[in-house]
Amino acid sequence: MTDAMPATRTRRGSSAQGRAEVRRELVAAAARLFDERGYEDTTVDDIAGAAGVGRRTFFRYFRSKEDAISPDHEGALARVAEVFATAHAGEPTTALVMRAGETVFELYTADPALSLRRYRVTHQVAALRDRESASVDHYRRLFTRNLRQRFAGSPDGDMRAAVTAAAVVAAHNLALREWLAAGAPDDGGRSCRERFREVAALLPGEPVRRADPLHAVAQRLEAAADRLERSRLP
Amino acid sequence: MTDAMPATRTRRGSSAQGRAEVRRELVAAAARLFDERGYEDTTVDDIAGAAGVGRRTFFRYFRSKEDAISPDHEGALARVAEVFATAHAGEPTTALVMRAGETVFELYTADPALSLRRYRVTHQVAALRDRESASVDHYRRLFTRNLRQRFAGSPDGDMRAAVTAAAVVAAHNLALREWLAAGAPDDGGRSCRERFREVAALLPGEPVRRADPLHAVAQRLEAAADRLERSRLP
DNA sequence: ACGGTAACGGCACTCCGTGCCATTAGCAAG
DNA sequence: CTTGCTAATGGCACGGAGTGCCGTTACCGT
Repeated sequence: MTDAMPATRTRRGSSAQGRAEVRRELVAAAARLFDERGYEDTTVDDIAGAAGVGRRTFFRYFRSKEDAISPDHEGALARVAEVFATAHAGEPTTALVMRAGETVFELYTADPALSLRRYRVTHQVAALRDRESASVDHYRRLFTRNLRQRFAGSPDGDMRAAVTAAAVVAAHNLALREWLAAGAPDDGGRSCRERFREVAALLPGEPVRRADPLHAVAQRLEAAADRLERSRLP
Repeated sequence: MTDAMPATRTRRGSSAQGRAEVRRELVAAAARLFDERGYEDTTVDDIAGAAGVGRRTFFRYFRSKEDAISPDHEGALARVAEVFATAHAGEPTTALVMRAGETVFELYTADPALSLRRYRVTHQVAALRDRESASVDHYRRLFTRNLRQRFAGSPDGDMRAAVTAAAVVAAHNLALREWLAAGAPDDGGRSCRERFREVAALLPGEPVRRADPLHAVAQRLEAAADRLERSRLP
């Protein structure tokens, strides 16, 4: 018999560009299907089929069905961490957190149309909203860790770090949501950043920092504890 | 043949107390199994079997496997909403949000041992951490909605609402985590509430409070030691 | 004693996510 | 051009979550 003709198609994912192309097609297919047919009524088979790949391949590009519609938070998280890591010790904390926060806007302003589609779908599906909340919380934790080190030595340092981090992340999200609700105007994210900057006026004042020998010891202990904590995460 | 003897056990879930009893047993079984065997390596069948009910019945008590280890956030959310709904219009906003926030502590302080077990399990499993983040975000949204109404008319009302809500929720979680890290001392949640109240000084528009920096260093040393101890526990 | 109600257990099903493996395109060396 | 290696692919099967359906049965009011 002439057999099933196993579809000798070009293997697009072989090269680096090929992988990027397949990934884009999967994202586009997922966004379109989630939007048209609804998230729950779209299976992974549907997405893979629409992109012209097998179901198994889908899971080689995304860890889960939800990941197909989520932006690359891992990459953005790494960039924010880099901002904190390379920051000059003398930079005012408020300026630093604003700079770190603005880094994340690019994740959305790079492709306004896609961001808009993601926004629409995400805010209609409870499961995706919750996933987004969890992702946002990862930023909050990252900010909190770094601020806790910066505020070390200040009275209420931990509380101040927690509050400041949460405030910055919340302001970021507010600016982002308003930008999306306005139709994601392609101004390079300027409207986003300007709105975001308003949070600076609402942040708690700069804590007192002193040249205290105990300060360095405490900071190193905290850093060690952080490393331990982080190394335990899978 | 003597057949399978369909286990003519008493139907505990028939009465209201029966339902509560079954639910408690399921929660206890889930907490124990998650703790001993790990979350991923525990199936719903295991939990149901340990509680002496069928798998199908488990899903009549909990929407998902994760729900078995989560506190009743829906109920707490409703109570917080009630606080906002019945608040006097003249009550200062800060006092109101503190009152609303404190309501949630009871969810944990009512059963310190169970809360401790939940905390341990939740912070070891990424899926449960993310779920917790999503639940917490529901509180943040509830606070934001009510504060937005209160701040309506103010020029930066929405931003203030977003920042204040995020700050209050973050402070609540910090107080809760510290209480849990301290072994959940059964003082009726007083330590929680006192720590939580410190956020009032950091809220937008409130004055900044200063304290003795040496005291802060000592506090941080203790906290760091706690984290070290905790991180090598399991 | 009896009939209605509601909880129960079991079965079958869909779908997500993963391990395994044979196939094959693409590429480099001979 | 041929050969051999590497890596992406897709198909298959499996475990587990969550759901719809249904016959059974304990409980309870009359």
